[in-house]
Amino acid sequence: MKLEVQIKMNETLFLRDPEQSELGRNIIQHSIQLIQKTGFESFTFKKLAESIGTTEAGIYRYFENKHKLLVYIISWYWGWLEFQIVYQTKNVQDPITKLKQVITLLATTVEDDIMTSHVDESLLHQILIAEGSKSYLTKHVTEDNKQQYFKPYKDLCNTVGNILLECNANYQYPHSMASTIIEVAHLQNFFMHNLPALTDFDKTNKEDQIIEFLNNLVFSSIKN
Amino acid sequence: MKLEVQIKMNETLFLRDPEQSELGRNIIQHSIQLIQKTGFESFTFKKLAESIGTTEAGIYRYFENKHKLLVYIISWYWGWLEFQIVYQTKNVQDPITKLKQVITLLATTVEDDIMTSHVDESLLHQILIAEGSKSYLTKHVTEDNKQQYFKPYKDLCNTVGNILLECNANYQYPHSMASTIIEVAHLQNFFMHNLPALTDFDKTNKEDQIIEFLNNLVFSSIKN
DNA sequence: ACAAAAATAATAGTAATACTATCATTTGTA
DNA sequence: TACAAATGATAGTATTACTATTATTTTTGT
Repeated sequence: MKLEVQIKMNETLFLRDPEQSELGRNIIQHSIQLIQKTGFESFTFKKLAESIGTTEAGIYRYFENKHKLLVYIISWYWGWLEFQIVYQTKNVQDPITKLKQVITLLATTVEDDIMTSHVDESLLHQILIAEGSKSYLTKHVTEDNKQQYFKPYKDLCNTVGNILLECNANYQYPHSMASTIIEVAHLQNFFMHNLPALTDFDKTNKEDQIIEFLNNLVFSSIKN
Repeated sequence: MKLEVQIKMNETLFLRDPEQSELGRNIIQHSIQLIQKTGFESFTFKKLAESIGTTEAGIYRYFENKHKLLVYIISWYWGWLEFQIVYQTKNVQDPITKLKQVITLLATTVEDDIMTSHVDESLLHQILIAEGSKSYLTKHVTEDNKQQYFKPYKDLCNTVGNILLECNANYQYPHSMASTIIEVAHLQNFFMHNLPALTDFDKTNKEDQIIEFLNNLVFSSIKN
């Protein structure tokens, strides 16, 4: 028997559920490849249709526009990451150990998860680093928020925030620290690879130094 | 005598220097207003031309495309901020005090500086929060970096990094911490106003809590 | 196995965007 | 005052971001 992990998605993000058809899954798979390869700005539904071998109109039956598709795949990633965190730390008692594991999970480039056949998580992680903030840095963020588009991200921040509180029940900034860890993990990764003068890291060490930096940041702050 | 501060700009960012003509200064002034008001995605040279009372082609004589114009105004802001930091902390001896002042400057919504007549710094600060990362989150970041487009940002990070080292000469992450302070100041500000569940702050307190959070983050980390 | 319904493919069309080109007019300056 | 430089007016193109229509294929309920 083949196991498949399914991430429950917000239904207002799509017109037709892409998980339920071959074309839909192709849209997800190829959009991840295309956005990672060419960047979100030059990504178009026409190019996506060509790479799948369907037509532009075909994509529009699934997603209203490319922004919603971006929000969809990013939400999917947050949902998947939350599952990873809960699953991989479920037997860890010590909150300090748990928090360290979570920081590592947040900062490390994942390998492709074979449980999700049409999603390449390592490409998706690259997209998160380079395009993630574009999902909310828009003039329509408030309406998008009302539609619950950012719920998976908020849930993840809550989960991480709760682990911070397990470490120190009096810590004042669990949510801000959680969102800071996630965003800084991505930003420093981007800077390390593209604008190294903005970091103290060497990309030959992979994410190890970023993890050390984040550990230093988080543990000195919450112990304070 | 009327004093005007001039920020020296990278000449490859523009085709014709916008500081040197009325039209050029109008382009800067109105693009700041328009980008802040409508967001960078829906900002076009056509709309900009209409708001100035010139033609699209007129704008194109100054800037190759809207991305370079964005990089221009953002670079301008980094240059101006660096000047503010150096100027306002020049007589401060104690590095801890200096660092606190710098964090406040980085996190606070500035008032319009009358020394720069065609630039409204408070609008520009809003643009930095909402659009700043879009200046480098592109597929052409490496070429842009080779053209020195991000030098003002790097210089600012260096300045802040050096103050961090004045506080603790053994601190390992001066550049990463500097870029983290700047980016987190903007991100938490955006979240506080638009996605409050990702923060522990209340916008009625303005940026005060963000500054406290950053102080806690920075000082506990560098003392460690 | 077959009819109805649903999904997809093929094609066309529109308004807006992101430019480039040309030429006439105005403005600044040697 | 003449000359160059800057600006304005206008036009045009390829691409993007869609919407609409109709034909064809696939799915599914009985």
